Amino acid sequence: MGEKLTEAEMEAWQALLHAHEQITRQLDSELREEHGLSMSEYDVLLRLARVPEGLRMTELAQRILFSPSGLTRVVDRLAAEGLVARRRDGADARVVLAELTGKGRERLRAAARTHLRGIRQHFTGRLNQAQLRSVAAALQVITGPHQPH
Amino acid sequence: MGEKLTEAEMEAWQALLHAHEQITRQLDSELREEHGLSMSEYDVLLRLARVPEGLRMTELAQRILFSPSGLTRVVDRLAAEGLVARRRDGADARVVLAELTGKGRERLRAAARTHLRGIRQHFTGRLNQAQLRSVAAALQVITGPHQPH
DNA sequence: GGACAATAATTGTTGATGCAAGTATACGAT
DNA sequence: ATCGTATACTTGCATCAACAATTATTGTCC
Repeated sequence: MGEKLTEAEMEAWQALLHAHEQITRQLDSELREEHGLSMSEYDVLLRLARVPEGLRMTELAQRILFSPSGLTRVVDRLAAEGLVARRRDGADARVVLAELTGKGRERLRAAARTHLRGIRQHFTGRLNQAQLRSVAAALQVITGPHQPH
Repeated sequence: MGEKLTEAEMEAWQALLHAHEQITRQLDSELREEHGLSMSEYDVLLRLARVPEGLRMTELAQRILFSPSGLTRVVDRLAAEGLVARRRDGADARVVLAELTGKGRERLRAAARTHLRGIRQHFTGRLNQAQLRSVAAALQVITGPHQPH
């Protein structure tokens, strides 16, 4: 079967692109307006909240699928607001550990309310259980085995 | 049900984000390396190919979900390469029609081979028919009734 | 133990995109 | 006819993210 996509393939692809665009635009703007955070920034806070002892910059970058330099800047912004703190690792003077501050935890908690509401309102709440499960299952095939959150 | 997401909701959301990121990164870099086009640029060419008489800038912007200014710039780049042409509308001197040039059509044809192969390789080819259909159906719920292409 | 490669993070620069403001044209009410 | 408003597009500016080069530190080979 040559190079053309079937109708089903095209629809799935268009739907993925369009839905992602529509949802993330909404969520990003809600998060920004109500809490002054971008989705990237929210993501960093969320990852850090799960690891109280802090994460290396490289680790964090990999988890949020960011370039090293990109991550440096996100953390710069968050640190400037006092939401995360940089700490050097005793064992290896090259590594920097980022960790959530109390203020960061507080901001995350507040933003999460908005964000989770938004996810439900713009995405998951519009699908039934079967649809949710099938979307998750199918897209997890693409990303390979799921890593713990 | 308060603010927490269920396991199913979280998985669907994570999967959507992650799959989109992974696929578009791949496709964008393939398109860039092999044809010097971004996905946005490809998208503009594709839309224009379907409408030989040309499209208004605003129409085009809506179809690819771009801001007006963003579209101006994409078309600038494509026009600089001679892939699209701007033409003024006789009836209304405010509107600009963008249309594909022969060179643009040629470039699109070449890029389409890469792109469609990539979509299949990184996305649709990894799902079976049932999965494809259910992903499409579910995500189309999000974006509302599908517009013709 | 000293040169050299590898690793962790940051900084310099560039490109893409959106919002707000600007320009030109059309339309509508009087 | 003209003034005011709406529309179509572009331009100015700011943000954000990636790649390449840089700095600091560690590890390795001899």
